[in-house]
Amino acid sequence: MIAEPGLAEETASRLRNDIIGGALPPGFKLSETRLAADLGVSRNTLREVFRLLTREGLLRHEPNRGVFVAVPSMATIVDIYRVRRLIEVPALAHAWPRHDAVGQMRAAVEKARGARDAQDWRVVGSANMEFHAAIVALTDSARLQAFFAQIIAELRLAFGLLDSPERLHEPYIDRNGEILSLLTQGQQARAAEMLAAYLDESERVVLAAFARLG
Amino acid sequence: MIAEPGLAEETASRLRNDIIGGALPPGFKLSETRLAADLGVSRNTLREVFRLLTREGLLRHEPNRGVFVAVPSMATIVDIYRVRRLIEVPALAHAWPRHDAVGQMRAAVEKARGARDAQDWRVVGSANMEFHAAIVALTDSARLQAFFAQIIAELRLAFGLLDSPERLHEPYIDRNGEILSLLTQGQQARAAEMLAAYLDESERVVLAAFARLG
DNA sequence: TCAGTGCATATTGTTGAACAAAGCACGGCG
DNA sequence: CGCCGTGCTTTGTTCAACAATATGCACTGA
Repeated sequence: MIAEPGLAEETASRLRNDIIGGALPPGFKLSETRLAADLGVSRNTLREVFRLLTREGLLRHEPNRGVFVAVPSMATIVDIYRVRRLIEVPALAHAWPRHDAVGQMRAAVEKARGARDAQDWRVVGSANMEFHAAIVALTDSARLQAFFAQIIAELRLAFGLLDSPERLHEPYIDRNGEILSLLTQGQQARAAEMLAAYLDESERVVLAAFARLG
Repeated sequence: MIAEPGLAEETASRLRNDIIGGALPPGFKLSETRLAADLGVSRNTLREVFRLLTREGLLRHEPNRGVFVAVPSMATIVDIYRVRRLIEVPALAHAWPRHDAVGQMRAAVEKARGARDAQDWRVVGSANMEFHAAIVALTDSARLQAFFAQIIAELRLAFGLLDSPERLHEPYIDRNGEILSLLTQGQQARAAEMLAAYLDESERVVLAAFARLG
């Protein structure tokens, strides 16, 4: 077996993708022995992975009963959007229009547009998240960026429960473009305002979709 | 050996206190076998603990070389205060003056005053941090509170490097009281303003102390 | 003397097996 | 029909082992 640095991390990435991608549905129980065999790692290593992903909010650990894929609730959504508003809006409002991260924002917008043309809604979703991660990168805070990455992972898990990813992401692609435009023109205040309205609307849509699921 | 749920968490708490309390100085190398023996847990469990504390920013993990107590730098301080400003100020500005967490804020202020009278600067430091944690609790966001708890742990680690904890905390006890007063009187805007100035000044003091250490 | 080289040693990364303890399923019994 | 005990399964934790990597030290050659 190859002994590369961070087999646990690598396995965590793999499992993270399986969870966010929907291969492992929310509420699903992850058996240690079975999953360890499937992933080709030992039980001890898998437990380290479990701890990582539990800390990230993707798994739920019930003592002496096992680990389960987290089941996002409406409270989860509300909390996540609260955090997003609190972090993203000021980040944009105080941004320096020539910050490096603006390039990441532009790249994300272009990626999303390309994927929309190709009708690849999964990539659209990724690009959308990358756009928001880039907004947080405007703060130059490593800790904030790490935290936000977790928030994004949780949000994507919640999105996985919803159908019609098109309706979920398509309306925001061009709005991201407009926000980017405003920022590059030095109109941070208007950009932040637009983002705030955007987040409010997005939260409403997601909550409504959730409510339909019961 | 007792098999209670969360031996790893319990051990993590113990180790966290040792680190924040200064028993294990920044830069110190933590040998797996030795520390496992000292703490009375197995190497596997200790590795889980390492992962927890690494994620919290208290430890630094260098692949194939070992785990070390994190060494806070000026960049760490700057980043932490950036995060604090971004989170605490809006939290206070948008707070509901009759929120439950106001009680925690009051309790923290009183605890700090009592400890000041007893000249117990360590408790003053704790109470001070509890005050700020209470401010974040005003947001009602579980995720934000968890994140902030980490930030606080890191900051306390950095404080451990500095001497004269009196100068570090004493000037802020009464300011916390004033902020609390303003909030309960419904003057959130002025409270937030005061907190912002407070954070700026505190950052300057800490950075200056750091610079003296060289 | 001193820089470079190579080996012995210690430490980390990962695995597999073992065992106690807790939960769970199932069937017997009142 | 409900209650309970028994046995199976899974988790929580430890231990021992091995490969891979880093560290320290003696040795070499100028």
